[in-house]
Amino acid sequence: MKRATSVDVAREAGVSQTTVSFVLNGRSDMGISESTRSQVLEVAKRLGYVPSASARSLKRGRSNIVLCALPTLPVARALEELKEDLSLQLGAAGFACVFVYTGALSTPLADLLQFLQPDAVLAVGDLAETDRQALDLSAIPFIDGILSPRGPEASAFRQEAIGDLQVSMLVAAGRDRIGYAGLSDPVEQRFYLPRLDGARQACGRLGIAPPLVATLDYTRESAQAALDVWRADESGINGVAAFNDLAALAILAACRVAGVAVPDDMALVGVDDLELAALTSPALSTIRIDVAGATATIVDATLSLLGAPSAHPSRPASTIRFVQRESS
Amino acid sequence: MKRATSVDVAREAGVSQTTVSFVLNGRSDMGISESTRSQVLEVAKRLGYVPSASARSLKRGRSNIVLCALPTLPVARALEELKEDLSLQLGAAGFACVFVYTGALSTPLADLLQFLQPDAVLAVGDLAETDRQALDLSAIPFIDGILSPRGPEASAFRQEAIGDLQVSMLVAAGRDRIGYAGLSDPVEQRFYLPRLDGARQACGRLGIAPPLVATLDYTRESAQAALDVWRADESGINGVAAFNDLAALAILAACRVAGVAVPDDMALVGVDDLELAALTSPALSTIRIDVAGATATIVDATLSLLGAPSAHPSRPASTIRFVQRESS
DNA sequence: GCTGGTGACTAACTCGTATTAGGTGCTCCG
DNA sequence: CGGAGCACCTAATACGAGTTAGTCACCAGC
Repeated sequence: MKRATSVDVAREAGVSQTTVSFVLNGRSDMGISESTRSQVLEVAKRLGYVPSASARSLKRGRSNIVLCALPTLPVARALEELKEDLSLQLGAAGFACVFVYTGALSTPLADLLQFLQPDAVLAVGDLAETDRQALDLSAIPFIDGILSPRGPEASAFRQEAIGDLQVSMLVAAGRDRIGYAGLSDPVEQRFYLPRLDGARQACGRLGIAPPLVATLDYTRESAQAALDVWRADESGINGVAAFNDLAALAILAACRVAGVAVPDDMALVGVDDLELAALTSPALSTIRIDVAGATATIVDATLSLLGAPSAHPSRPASTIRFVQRESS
Repeated sequence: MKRATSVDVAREAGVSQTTVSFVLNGRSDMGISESTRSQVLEVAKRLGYVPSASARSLKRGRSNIVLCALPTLPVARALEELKEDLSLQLGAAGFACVFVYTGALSTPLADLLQFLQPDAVLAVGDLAETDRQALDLSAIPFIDGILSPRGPEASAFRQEAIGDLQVSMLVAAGRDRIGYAGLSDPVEQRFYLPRLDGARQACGRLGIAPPLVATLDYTRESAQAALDVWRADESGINGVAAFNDLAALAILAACRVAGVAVPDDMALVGVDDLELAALTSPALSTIRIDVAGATATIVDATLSLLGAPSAHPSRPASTIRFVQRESS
C-alpha cells in the first residue's frame, strides 16, 4: 500500500492538484469555495494524506528541520532539560528539532548532510573545522557552543555566574579557604574554565584567597588525590566548589573514605542538581540551572538566523539557583 | 551564495547533468571515460557540490534516515551507549540515525512526519496508538520497545537475565532472603517487570523464597519507606536487587541514614554501572549491560525491514556481566 | 451586445536528482 | 559498403508538492 499523494486526493475529490495544495496550505486568497474546501479536507483525511517532506522541502527550499549536534558528555541534567526544551519550543515555532551524535567516534556532521538538510544547526560542543566548512558550503547557518557564552546570541548561559554563586554560598556558610574541583576532560573545558573564572572573581570580590584548583577525571583515585591536595595545603581548605555534581559526589565519597566530615570539616557544593544529589547522605548542596529561559534565547537566535519571526519579545536569560542541602 | 547543484557541475565541466549523476553515483556500467570521470569529480570538489537530500530522496523514494524516538527517561548509561552505537552501526550501513524526543510533553511523532520521512522508526519506549497509525499511513516500518523483548527481532535484550543474575550473585554471596526494588514510574515498567520476573525465577531455581518487592520513585522518602518494608519483614531481608543503579544508590543512602551496614547487614546490587556506581562509598556492585552486541541485532532487524543487506551474519546478543564492588 | 470584472478553479511549470531510452561516431566484419 | 557492435554520452522524463499565469463561466453596466 503506497502512501497517498496530493494527486490522489485531487482525483478522489474531483478537483485539480493545485486546488488541493491551496486548500491544505490554507491559501484563502485564492478563492476556494467553502464546499470544495471541505470536500478536499474530508478526502485528505479519509485517505490519510500526509504531504511528502522531501517534495515540500525541495520546492520550498527549506526543510523546517533544526539539527542539534551532541558531543559525548557524561550525564548532565541541565543538558537533558535543554534538549527537551529545544524540541518543545522549536516545535511550537514550526520546526522539527532532531538530534545527532557527532564526535570523534561517530559519523562526522558533514556526512549527515547528504541525508538531511537542516535549516540550521545547533551544536552543544564546538564544531570541527571540517564540519564548519561543510555547513558553509551548504549555506546552513549554525551556532556552536550553545552552552557557553561566546557570540552575543549565546550569552544566555552565564557559566561564570555559576562559579560565583558556588563560592558566594560557601563563604556565606563561613568558609574562607576554597578549593575548586575541575575536570581534565577536554570536552568539558568549555564549561569548566568559565565556571572557574567566576569562582576566582567571587573570591576576589569577597576578599579571600583565590581557589586552589585540583582537576579530576571521574575516578575514585583522582578524587582521592584532589582531596589530598586540598588537605595538604597549609591554609586549610574548608570549602570546595566542584565543576559538577558528579565530581562533587566523587569527592564526597573520597571524604568518607578519608574520614573527613562533610560539611563540618569540608563543605561541598556541586552543580546541576542531579536526581542523585538529593539522594546521597549527606545530601549534596548544588546549583540548579533553569534552562527554560536560556532555551528561549537560543530559539530566538535560531529563528532570527532563519528569518522567521520570533515569538519571544522578552528574553529571560538562564537563571540559576542555589539548592541548599546537607553538604554545605 | 547559493549552493551548487549537479547542473552547475555539469555546466562547469562541459558535460550533461546525466553524466554528473552517473559519475557521482559510481555507475561504472554506464561507460564513462576516465578523463570525463576525473574531470567531473574535480569540478564537483571545487564547487563543493553536495547532492540535495530532498531531491534525492524524492526521486529514490527513500531518505536513508532512521529515526529513533526517545521517551523521557532518567539517566541510564546503557541507553546512552545504545544511542551512540546505533548512530555508529547504522552510519556504517549508510543510514543517518537521528533522535527525537517524543512523549506526553513533546511533539507527537506524527507531527514530525511532515518534516522528516525516515525509512524506519525505532522507538525505545512504546509508541502511542496515534503514532502507530501515522506510521502505518505513511508506510514507514517501525520497531518499538527496542530495549525489552517482544517481537523476535528485539529479543536481543533479555531483561529477565538481568534480574536473574542479580539474585544469583546475591545468593552466591550467602544471602537467602531477597528484596527487590522496583519503580512506580509507568515508563519504566517495560523494563522493570521483566527484570523482576527474572529475579523471581532465579529465587525459584535456587530454592529460596520469592523476592519481597517494594517500589520507589527517585526520592529519599520512598527509598526510606522501601527499606522499612524490608526490615519489617520477619524473614529478615539480607540482600536487595534494585531495578537500576539510581534506585540502588537511593537505597544505599537510606541504609546509611538508618544505620544499616552495607554489605554486612544488607547486600545491594544495582543495574547499569553508572559512573557513580564506582564512586560511592561503599562502591556499588552492579550489572553492566554490554549493548554493542544487542545493537547489532537491532540494526540487523532494521536493515532487513528495509530490504537492505545485513552485514552481521553472526548475531551476538547483549551480554551482561556482574561487576563486583563493595556493596555485595 | 460587447466590455470588464469577479469568483472559482486549473494547466503548466519549478525545485534537483536518478533513470530510461536513446543518440552519436567509431571500428569490425563479411 | 552496409549493417552490427561498441564506447561514450545526452535529451527527456519522473518523483510530489508549491506557485504563476492563466481559463472559464457568469453577471453588471453602458
